[in-house]
Amino acid sequence: MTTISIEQAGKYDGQEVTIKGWLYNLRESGKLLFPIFRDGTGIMQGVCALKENPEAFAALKGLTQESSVIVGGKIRAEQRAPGGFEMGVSTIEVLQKVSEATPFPIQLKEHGVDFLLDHRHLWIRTPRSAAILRIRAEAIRAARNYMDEQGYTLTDAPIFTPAACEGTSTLFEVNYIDDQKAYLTQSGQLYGEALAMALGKIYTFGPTFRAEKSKTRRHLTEFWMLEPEAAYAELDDMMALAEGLVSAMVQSVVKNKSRELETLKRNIQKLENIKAPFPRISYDEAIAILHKHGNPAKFGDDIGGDEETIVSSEFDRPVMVHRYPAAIKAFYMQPDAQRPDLALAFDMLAPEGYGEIIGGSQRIHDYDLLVKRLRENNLPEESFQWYLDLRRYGSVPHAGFGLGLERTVAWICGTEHIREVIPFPRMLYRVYP
RNA sequence: UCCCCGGUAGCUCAAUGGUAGAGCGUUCGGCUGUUAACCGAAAUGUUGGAAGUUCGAAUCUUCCCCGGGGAGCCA
Repeated sequence: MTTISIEQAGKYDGQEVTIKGWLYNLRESGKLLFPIFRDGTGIMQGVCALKENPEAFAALKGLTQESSVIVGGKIRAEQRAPGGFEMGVSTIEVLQKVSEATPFPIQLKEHGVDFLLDHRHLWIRTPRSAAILRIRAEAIRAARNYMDEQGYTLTDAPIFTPAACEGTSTLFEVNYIDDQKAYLTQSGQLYGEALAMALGKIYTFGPTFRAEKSKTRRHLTEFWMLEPEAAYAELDDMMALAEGLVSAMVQSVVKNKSRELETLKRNIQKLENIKAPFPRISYDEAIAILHKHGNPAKFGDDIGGDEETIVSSEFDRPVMVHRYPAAIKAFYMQPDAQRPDLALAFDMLAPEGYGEIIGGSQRIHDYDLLVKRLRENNLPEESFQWYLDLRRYGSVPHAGFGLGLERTVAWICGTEHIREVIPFPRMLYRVYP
């Protein structure tokens, strides 16, 4: 008998098939049982009557949630069944029955955050988690496709890095070989710059680690970041790339994962609007918007979480804020030629209060200026010799950005917290399971 | 690091200083079209920990532990 995936069940109407999966739920009604099976691709209701299949009935009756089962039967269209199809169960093999003494902890009802996170290894079996993780996969696939199509080469930055680049406070220190110290990367950017000088247009995509003690719904200590870097590119080029990338990710999910979005009850219309071009406003204009809403922000202030929400609420798609005061931005950012007190940097703020999903900039390509900035920031020049080399040997204007995968996927999915969009979240005070 | 909130049955929560409860889950029984099924019954507690106030503390006080949300910082 053909083994099918529940996702494809509609194509087998009227046929005898096998499903390999787990018992998701069981409703009993006397001599009639309504098991619900899941196989990782979806859930499907089964029906089993004592009179017709006494053996299967006996095996199924009283079976516990998440017991592993291989079931055979005929698929049929049935309006009363969730999903429109159900299986008339004729055979069932129970591979492992979950003991009544230790029932599956995740019930089909609400649970608290702490409990769910402690049982993340089981929580991921729920339809909601499965939908989110499939959307994450689709977003990654779309992002890589888009970058590849734009002529960017995927390269990988190291995860162990040598000295502290922007101060040790945000870095995880690890014991390297023979008592050497190494640090987990907090950004692949500096390596991306070197790779861009070698290959022209590159992107890195991998895990990133931040030891900051941030306890918010937007933070993880381990998260994934996609970081393009391009030689001979300037700020506007990167904003164009960023909006194209984000549109591609959102539209791909809308197109290929609509069922999952429905599972999450996500407002799909809001996502359908997310198409380039995205609005671009200067930092000065952002401050003006804040004033309009009675926020006292002034030039030189950073735009915090509340401010981001105010600014982004003016738009129905992500907004790019550019040309921030240099004083509040990183040392390597290129100053604006017209206004040297501004950095050629930009952030992309997602709608609906999801905040910053991209931060990027044009980088300083002038050797003397970069040395000056290193000194102003009291950074150890000797650690940056290789980085300075990039300005000694054929330096060119270049730019890049970093896209936070989890923040982006959390926005696409409409989840309350980004911890739901990574299989095993690593957060402050939580590294189990 | 700072501010706020929380910790009671396996889970989600109630109990306004006076006998610790309900729903779900589990167990037993009933039900041939259920939709987190329903109906009946049973078992299940170191109220996060320590000390204190009180005739009496889940409840009030102090300290500690654990977790959550936010600030700062950032993706």
